Amino acid sequence: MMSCEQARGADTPSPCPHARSREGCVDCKVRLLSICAALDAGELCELESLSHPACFEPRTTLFLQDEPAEIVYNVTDGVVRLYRLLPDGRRQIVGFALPGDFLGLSMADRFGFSADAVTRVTTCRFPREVFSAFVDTKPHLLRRLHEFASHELSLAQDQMVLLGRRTAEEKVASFLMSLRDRWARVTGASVTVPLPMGRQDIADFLGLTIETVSRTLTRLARERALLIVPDGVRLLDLPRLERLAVA
Amino acid sequence: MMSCEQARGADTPSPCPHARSREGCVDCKVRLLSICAALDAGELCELESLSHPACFEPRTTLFLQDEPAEIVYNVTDGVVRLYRLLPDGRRQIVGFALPGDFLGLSMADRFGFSADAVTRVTTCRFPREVFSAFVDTKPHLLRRLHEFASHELSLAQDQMVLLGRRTAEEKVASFLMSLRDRWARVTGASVTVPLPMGRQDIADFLGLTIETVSRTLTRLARERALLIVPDGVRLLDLPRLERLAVA
DNA sequence: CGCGAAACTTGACCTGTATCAATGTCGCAC
DNA sequence: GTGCGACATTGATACAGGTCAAGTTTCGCG
Repeated sequence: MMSCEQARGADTPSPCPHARSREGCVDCKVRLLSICAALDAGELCELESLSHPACFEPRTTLFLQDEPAEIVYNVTDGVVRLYRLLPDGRRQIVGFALPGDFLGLSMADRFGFSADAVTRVTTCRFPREVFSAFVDTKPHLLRRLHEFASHELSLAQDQMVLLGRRTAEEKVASFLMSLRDRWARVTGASVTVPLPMGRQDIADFLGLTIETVSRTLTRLARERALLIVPDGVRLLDLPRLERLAVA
Repeated sequence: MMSCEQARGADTPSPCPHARSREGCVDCKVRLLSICAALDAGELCELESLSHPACFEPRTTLFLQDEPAEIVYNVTDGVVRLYRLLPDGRRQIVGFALPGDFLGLSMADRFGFSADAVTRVTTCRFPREVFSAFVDTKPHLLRRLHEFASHELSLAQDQMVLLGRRTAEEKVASFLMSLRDRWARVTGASVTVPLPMGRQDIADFLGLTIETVSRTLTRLARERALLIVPDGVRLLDLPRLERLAVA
């Protein structure tokens, strides 16, 4: 694990630590094949041959907002936070990328947000031009990409409702339920939801302070709606949480 | 103006009141040609021949969230509010559509939000299948559509920052500045920003109450940052408003 | 012109969440 | 083990914005 990119700016990120087979990055392949909504298996196999694996230590930066978007990332392991900053330092996290997610698919010439690793993160990267050329050879893929972007927009609108019109308790419950659903596609369904991101990250995602997130979790735990466990929570009263999280 | 669709459910919306020339809806053509970021002039001319004009009175519904998305709309005049509701009636407006904007471009099979007319609204409508077939004949158009969706996503993320991390005063200033920029593309640049939507609509867009919007506008007016005029505001202290609205 | 309804503004007060300040807990280096 | 730093929790207090309740303005309409 010593060869991973230690911080932003390293020119030659190491291959994935688990990329040992002659055919490429084994784990990358798993992730590529298993999850992404925008691409199908055959396309991903083809795409994989174009990939450059790279690994990032916790708290290191994948890319910054407004920087030229030269690379498309596929997260194969770990969690990435995506955020925008206000000039005075206030931060809004606009999403978390989980294994299987792509970053930089918008094909805009600059990144719309900054991204950094929450945990150790492994990725497959594609030079933007290569990815773009690949897409151009497959018109139906472009359509899928558009549907995918539209779906992301819909999720963004969910988040607007959450940020604009929901209470702290509803925000936290929504966050936990939707994160549970997302983990289900990575690690399988479970009432134990891993929370590799810190309380500050959750707060910045939900438009709250760290103290309010902490108090709300404590209260839900005291009322037996959930149990706080190391690095996550175990959901106990699913009907109640569901009710708080209603679309 | 008597022939416009009076309310949701009318089967045969009237043609645009100004659609009098033999070639089709003149004003529709103007709007189609002048603004939309996703399509170019030639494509729009072609598309126009497929359009069905329709007109909506204030407060009538264009479509509801989760309803099958059978139609693509191009707003040619007026303002439409796009919103989601929580089960208890709380409302989050996710955007306002101005002349030139398209609704239903996501090509998802259901609408992701509800839409109703704020002012009298005229539209050109395209059966979804026709629009979809049209797009399929032009691969490069699909790419443009994807870029367009990505841009919308970026705007949605701006709104997340606004909702999650900005004060009431910053929210109001941001709203006015960005609306000014959008009107500039419709009616030309001006320091007078029309506000055809009511205070409640602005509040539901900014995640505030009607009283807070009113107080904030009053305060900005008292401090000579702007002047409240019938159906809008005149921006006086642009540097100050700009500072409050910083990206 | 005058009425009535809807939209908007204003004021007084309240509350949810932020802020400020300890205190507690965990993991890790030595 | 012990100490240290990062992160999380808890408590006391403050305040931005919400809520409730009058007014006031606007405007359509007879």
